[in-house]
Amino acid sequence: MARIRVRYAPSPTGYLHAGGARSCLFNWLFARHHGGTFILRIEDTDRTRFYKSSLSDIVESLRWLGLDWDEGPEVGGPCGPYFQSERLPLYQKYARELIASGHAYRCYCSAERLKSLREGQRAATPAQNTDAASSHIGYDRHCRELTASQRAELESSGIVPVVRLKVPLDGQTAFHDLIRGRIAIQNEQMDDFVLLKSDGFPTYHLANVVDDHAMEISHIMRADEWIPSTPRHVIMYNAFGWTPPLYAHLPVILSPTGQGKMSKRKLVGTDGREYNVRIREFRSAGYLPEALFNFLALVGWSYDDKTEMLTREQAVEAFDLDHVSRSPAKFSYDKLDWMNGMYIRQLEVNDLAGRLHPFFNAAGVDIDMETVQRMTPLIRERMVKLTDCVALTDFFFVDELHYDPQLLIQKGMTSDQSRRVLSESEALLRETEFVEAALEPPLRAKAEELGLKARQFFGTLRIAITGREVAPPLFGTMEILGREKVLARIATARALLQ
RNA sequence: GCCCCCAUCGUCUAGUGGCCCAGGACACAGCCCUUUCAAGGCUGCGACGGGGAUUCGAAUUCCCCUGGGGGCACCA
Repeated sequence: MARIRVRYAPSPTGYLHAGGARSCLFNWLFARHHGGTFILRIEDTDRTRFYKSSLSDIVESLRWLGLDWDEGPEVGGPCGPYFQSERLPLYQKYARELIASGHAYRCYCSAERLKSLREGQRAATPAQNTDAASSHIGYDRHCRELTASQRAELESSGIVPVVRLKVPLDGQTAFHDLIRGRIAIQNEQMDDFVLLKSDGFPTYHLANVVDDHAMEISHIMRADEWIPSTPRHVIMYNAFGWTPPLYAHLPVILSPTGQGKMSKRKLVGTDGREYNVRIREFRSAGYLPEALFNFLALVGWSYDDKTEMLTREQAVEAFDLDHVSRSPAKFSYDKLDWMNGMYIRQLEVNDLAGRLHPFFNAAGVDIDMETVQRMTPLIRERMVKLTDCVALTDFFFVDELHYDPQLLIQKGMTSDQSRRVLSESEALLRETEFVEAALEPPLRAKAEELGLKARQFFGTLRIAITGREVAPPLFGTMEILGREKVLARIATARALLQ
C-alpha cells in the first residue's frame, strides 16, 4: 500500500458534534496506527449556510480531544490551501475539463423549473408513474443534449449556467467498501447532478473528488450516509481518468432518543432528559477528553471481547478496519458517564484538582487551589462528571446550614442520646488534633462508650456538621472545615435540639 | 415512491462453520464491605427477528420476509 493519507473534512455550518468527532477520530486513529498523514480540510463551499463561529469551534474541539492534524488550517502543508473556498479556480478548471471531454455539460434550467419538476415527481402516485415518468429520477436532463445554437441563445440571454455531470444512461457503477464489500448501483438510479453552482462554487461532489485526488488521499473513512453518493464520485474519478481512493463507510451514530441518526441539535428524550451532542457541551458538562476519546473510539469499533478502557496509545496501536462494525450504534450516555467516572478516579489528586478548579469558579465558588486539592480526595470517588464537585462540596461554603432538626435523631435513637452525642463530641473535639487520622479513634471510642452504632453516632454528627444525610467522609470533611467551624455547627445543632 | 445499507441480551459489543445450551461492558436487582453516599467485590436477570436452503454440523454461508437506518438539493 502506498502512503496512508486520510482526512476529516467538516463543513463549517455548525459546531462539532459527536458524530463528526467520531468520524474524525477513526481517521486520526487510522493515520496514527499506520504512521500516515492526517489532514483537516474545511469544506466551506456553501456560502448560504456558512457559520462564522463554527470553524473555531471545530478547531478547538478537536484540539481538546487531542486530535491533531498534520496538514490543514493553522498548520499548513504541501497541498494547501485547506479551505475549499480558496481553491475555486481549481474546481472551475476541472469542470471545464469535464465539459471539454464530454463528461459534463452546462445546464440553464431555472430554480423554478427544477422545483416544479421535483414537485411533479413527488405527486405522481405509483399508478400514474408511467415509464416516461419513472425513467427520470431527479433532474430530467433537459439541457443534456442542447445544440450549440440553443446554448448560444441561452447564454446571450444572460443566464448563468451550472455544470452537471453526464451520468451514463445504463450499466452500473460499483465500488469496493473495505468494511462492507462490493456495493453496486444501477446508473439509471442517478441523475445528472450539479458539479459547479452558478455562483462559481463547486458542490460537495466536485470539490470532494478534486481535492481528495489533489491531496493524494489514500482512504476515505466517512459515515454510512455517504454510501449513496459514492458511485457518483466513482463515475467522476473514471471521467477524469483517476484512480479512486479506498472507501470505508462507518456506521452512523443513532440518537439515544430512539428515532433516527443523532442530530446536530440538543436532544431531549421523552422523559425530558437532555443529551449533549456538541463536543463543547460535553466539555462544559464536565466530561474528560480522555474519557470521551475512549468512548468515541468504541462506538462502531471494538478492540476485543472484554476491553473497555483504552489509553490513547493503546487505541492507536490496536485500531484496525476489521473490527469496525457495519451496523449503526446508539450513543450510550449511561456508558459514557460510567467511563468518565472511571477516568476521574484514575486521575492523580493534583491533576484532578487542577481540572476541578475552573468548574468551581464557573459555578461562582470562590476557592483557592490548595483547598481544592484538599477536597479532591474526599469527592474523587463520588463524581461522574467534573461539574459534580460543586454540589458535593456546597456545605463547606455556606455560613448557615439548613436542615430538619429531626434528622439529628438517627434511627433508633432518643433525643437525649442525640444531645449526648453532640455535647460529648464537642468536648472531645476541643482537645483533639484536627487531622483526619487523629479524629477517628476517640470519636469511635465515644460511640462505643455511649452504646451507639457507628451509623447512629456518626449520622448525628454528619447532619450537624454538613447538614446532609449524604456527604463525603466525615473525618476528612472535619479536617478541612477546621475546629472552629465544626464546633460552631455542633453548637448550633445542640441548640436546635433544645 | 425509488435506491442503498444494516440486523447477537434494554444498550454497546465478542463471535469470520464445530472451542457457543453464546463471552464481556453499561444499565438494572440482590448480597458483601462500610460512619452516609459513592467506589470496590460477588451473584443474578437478560440476546443469535421469522421462514426456508446449503452442511455431518450454522449466531456464523445463501435466498425470502419482517424490522431498523440512510439517500434521492445550484447542502455537506
